[in-house]
Amino acid sequence: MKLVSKRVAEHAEVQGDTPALRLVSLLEHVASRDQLHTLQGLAEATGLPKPTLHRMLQQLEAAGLLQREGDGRHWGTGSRLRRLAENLLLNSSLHAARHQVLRRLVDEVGESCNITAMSGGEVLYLDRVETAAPLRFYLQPGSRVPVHCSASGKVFLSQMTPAQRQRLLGATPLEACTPRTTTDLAALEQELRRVKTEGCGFDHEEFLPGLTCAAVPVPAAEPKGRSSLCIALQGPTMRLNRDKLQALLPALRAAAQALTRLEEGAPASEQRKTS
Amino acid sequence: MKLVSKRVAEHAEVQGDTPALRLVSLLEHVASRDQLHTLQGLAEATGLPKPTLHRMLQQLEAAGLLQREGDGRHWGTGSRLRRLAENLLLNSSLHAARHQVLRRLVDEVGESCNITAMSGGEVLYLDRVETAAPLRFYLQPGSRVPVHCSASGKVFLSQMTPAQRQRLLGATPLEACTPRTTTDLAALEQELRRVKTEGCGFDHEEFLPGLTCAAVPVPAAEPKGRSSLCIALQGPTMRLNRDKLQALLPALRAAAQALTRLEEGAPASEQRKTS
DNA sequence: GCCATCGATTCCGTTTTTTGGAACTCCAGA
DNA sequence: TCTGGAGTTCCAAAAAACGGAATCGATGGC
Repeated sequence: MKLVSKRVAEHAEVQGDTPALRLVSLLEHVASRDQLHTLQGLAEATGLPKPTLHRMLQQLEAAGLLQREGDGRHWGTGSRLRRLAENLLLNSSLHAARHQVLRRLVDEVGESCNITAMSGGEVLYLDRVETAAPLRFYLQPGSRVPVHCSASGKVFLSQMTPAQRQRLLGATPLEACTPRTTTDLAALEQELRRVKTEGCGFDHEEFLPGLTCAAVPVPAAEPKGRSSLCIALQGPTMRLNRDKLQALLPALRAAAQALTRLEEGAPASEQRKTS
Repeated sequence: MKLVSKRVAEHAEVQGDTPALRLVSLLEHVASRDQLHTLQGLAEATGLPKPTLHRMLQQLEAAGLLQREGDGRHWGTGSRLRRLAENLLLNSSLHAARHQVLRRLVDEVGESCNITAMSGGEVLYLDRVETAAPLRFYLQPGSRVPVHCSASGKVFLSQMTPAQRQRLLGATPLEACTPRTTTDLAALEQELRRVKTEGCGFDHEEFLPGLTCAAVPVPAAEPKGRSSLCIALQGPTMRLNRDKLQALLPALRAAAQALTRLEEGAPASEQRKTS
């Protein structure tokens, strides 16, 4: 119901709850357009007051993250920001490897799949590969969905102690995202026992009408450790009846195992790419 | 008495004059290593107090710039930061084109060349391509050098009004970086008149012993506008006598013209790559 | 079990930074 | 010279960051 929301008017671009995040938003705005920006233009695009923007730009220029171009009235990305981007993409072997696992899984099962984690009491989409099928749900990495009505969320909940679950769910009533959402705590607890036993969670149109999902946990790398990742598959209900979902579970479990191996293989600084 | 120094040196990694820049430094630290980080590890690497670091990490996680991995005690880059990096590198046609101009110039003249700008009263290296010659000076984009003893700096100074120059140079005496640095204002003024007339500045070991440079201004795109860029060549004095420098000037001027054409061609949002 | 230990997390009074309306400067065009 | 619009500076109120100390919570030893 509220995947997006808030954010009052017109100036969608640069927002954030703290000054630092507003700066990052500004960097994103500048970095994601292949053009130069004037203070005036940025003020109109972002809705920020000119003096504030001016100070932000100066600060970013002094840090080398942005730089003035040409006549001194235009701004573009700075060498330090470009170096950061290069370094980041060069040193992302863990994420790159995960993405490849996800891509192979999607090739195999033919539906969009996500790697998810629990974060801030919600399910966070860490990475996502879309199916090639023309009919599909379009969601983005970085999105968040409630725990109680998502396949991954139920897996995460099933791994918690009752006390932890109570603290997370007890505060506010379960929101009914669709008519099928489980809003009764006792019913949810019962379903969670099944999830724990079978090691997989489902979502039959409990979050979005027409959307069916399945999720399996990524096993922990160390016996003592907990891995807080899931692999989740999602697609239109019309393509995913219960038998079909069940048939795809082994592929999901295999991909989850592959992710675990990645964490074992590169826990700190080593990585091996040759497969 | 205040315990000022406490943790002065040792931890060079994460610093910055403002909270926001410290956050960026932290992002750089995490993004430039292909590994995961614990709070403890980051505290040791950066010298920041743990509560401070903890708050920073939480803020960055909430923004999607970093994310927790595995057991929740390790941190890596977030999807938003990775998307920022991708967008930035995809939308850098202006910088990419400049870099190509610089690369072709270096191929032609056989010495390292820079694109420089005036920023904060100093000369800022915007971009740099190194020569393949084994003997060379190693400098980085983002470095800054004084105006009065660099080839580019003299070009920038020569374009200013006397009043502007006075404000910039009059405050503090000219620092003698080497025995050859011009520290006498009158002598500098005389040299600047020559620079203005001939349209090129030189540095004969005035900044670093053994380093000789030449710089030409990048002409303004519009007749009224001022372009504040230079193209500068630098190399070991032993390879660059005055005749050699003079012979290379036409190539520098041609590259400078090429940069001007880039700004004309893509002043706002358009770009054409076919040459 | 129970306690000791160590890292992660929260608290909260102090310090630092940010904020943005108003006023000012600078430049170009009339 | 005047005028308008962009960029810049000022500064007092408001917000955020700071970090030492206290607390939490999981692991390991006994």
